[in-house]
Amino acid sequence: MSHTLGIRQAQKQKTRQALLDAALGLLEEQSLSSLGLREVTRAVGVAPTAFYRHFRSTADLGVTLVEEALGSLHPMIRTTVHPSDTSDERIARAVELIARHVAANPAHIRFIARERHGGVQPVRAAIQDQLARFAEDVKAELAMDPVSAGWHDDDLLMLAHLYVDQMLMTASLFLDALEATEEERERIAQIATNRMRLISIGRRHWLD
Amino acid sequence: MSHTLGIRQAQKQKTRQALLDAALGLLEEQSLSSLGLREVTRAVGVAPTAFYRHFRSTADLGVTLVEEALGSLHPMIRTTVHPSDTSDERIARAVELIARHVAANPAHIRFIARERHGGVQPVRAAIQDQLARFAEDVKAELAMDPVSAGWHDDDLLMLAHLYVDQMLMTASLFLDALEATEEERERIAQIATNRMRLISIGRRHWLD
DNA sequence: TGTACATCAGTGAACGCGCGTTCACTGATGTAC
DNA sequence: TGTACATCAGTGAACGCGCGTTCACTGATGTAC
Repeated sequence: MSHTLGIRQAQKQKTRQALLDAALGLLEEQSLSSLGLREVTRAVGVAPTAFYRHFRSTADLGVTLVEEALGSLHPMIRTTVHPSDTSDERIARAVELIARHVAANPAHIRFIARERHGGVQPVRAAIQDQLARFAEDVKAELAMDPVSAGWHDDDLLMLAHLYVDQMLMTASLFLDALEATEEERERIAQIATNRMRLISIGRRHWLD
Repeated sequence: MSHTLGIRQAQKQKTRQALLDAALGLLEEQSLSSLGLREVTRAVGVAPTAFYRHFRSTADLGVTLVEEALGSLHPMIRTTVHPSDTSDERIARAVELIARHVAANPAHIRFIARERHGGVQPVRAAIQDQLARFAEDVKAELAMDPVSAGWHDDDLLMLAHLYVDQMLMTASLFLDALEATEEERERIAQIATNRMRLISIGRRHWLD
C-alpha cells in the first residue's frame, strides 16, 4: 500500500483545491486583477482568513493556476507535433485534440488566454515561461523531422513559437464557440486546420 | 474660419479626454475589470460624480478606448498590405510600421492586447468587431493581388485573419521589448519578419 | 449691446457595503514516551 | 494501548479604508428677445 497523507494534510489539500476551483469559476467572468480573496473564500464556504493558510495573495493563487492549467500539457504537446504520419493527418489530429481539451477544460484555457496579457505581472511571467517551454518541446520534435534538415536553429524556434501561438489561437476560437452549434464548431475546426496547413506549407518551402 | 465648439462643449471634451487618458495610464498595470471610477477621476482631479457626465461605467469608457485605439488604424492597415513592391519589402515595411506604432502608442496597444480576451464582455466584443473589420480590409487588399487568383473566398478571409493576428502578436512582442536594448528589438523584428515570410511562402504555394 | 431666463458640467456631502489584513482563539490531528 | 503535550488548519471579531451611486447644489455658459 502506498504512502497516504495524514488526515490533516488531506483536508488541507482538499480546501486548497476547493479555493483553486472556486477561483477558476469566478475568473470566467472577470480578470485576476479584480478577483477578491473574500469572493473566493465565500464561494468555498470558509472564513476569509483561511485563504492565507494556502496562498499569500490572489496573484500567488494565479501562478498556481497557471501550473495547474499548463504544467501537465507537455507530453500532450510533444506527441501532437511528433512526426509520425503525414502532415495533414497530424494537423487534423492536433485540431481535434485542441477541441477536446478546450471542451474538457474551458475554464483553464480561458484563464490562460485572459491572463497571458493580463494585469498581474507574476502570472503573466509564469504563462510566458510555460509557453516558452512548450516552444522548446515543439522545436525538439520539429528538429527530428527530415523536413527540418538545413534549418537554422533560430528559425526552428521561430516556427515552434508560431505553432504554439497558433494552438492557443485555435483554443481561444473553440472557447468562443462552446455554446455554438455543431456546424459552427466544424467551421472553426476547418479554419484552424487551414491556418495550420498554410503554415506547414510555408515550412516545407522555407529553404526553396 | 471653421465652426468652433462653444466654450462649454470644448471644456467638456477636454475633461472627457483627460478621463480617457488617465484611464489608459492606469490600465498599464491592471485590467479594465479592476479599474475604479474613483481612481480615474482622482487622477484627473475632478469629483467622482463628474465621471457620470461622460460615461455610464468603466466598461463604457473601455469601449470608447477601443475605438480610440483601433478606429483610426484602417487606412494604415490597408496601405501596409497593399501589393505594391515585392513581398519581402512589404513585410519589412509592415514590421517597421508596427514597431513605430507600438513605440508611439504603447498604452493603446497594451490595452487592446490585454482586453482582447479580458473580463469585460462589451469591450471584448468591440475589439473582436474592429479586428474583424481589419481582416475584411486585409482580405480586400489580398484579393487584388494576382497571387490570390483561384483562391476560395473563405481561404482569403482565413489568411487575412492570420495576418491580423500576426500583426497583433508582433505588436505585443515589441511592447514587451520597449525597455530593451536596440539589439534585442532588432532580434524581435527579425523573428517577426521571418514569421511573416513563412506565412507568405505558405500563401504562394497554397494552390500547388 | 443689455437683460432675464435656461442649460448643464462639475461639486461635495452622504449612504451603505465589501474589501484585505491583524490577531488571539479553538479543537482536531499528530507525536513522543 | 494510553496519556500528555505540540502542531496547525480554520475561526470570528475587529480595524480602517475606498468603493459606486444618489442627490440637491452652483455658477459659468448659452439663448431669446
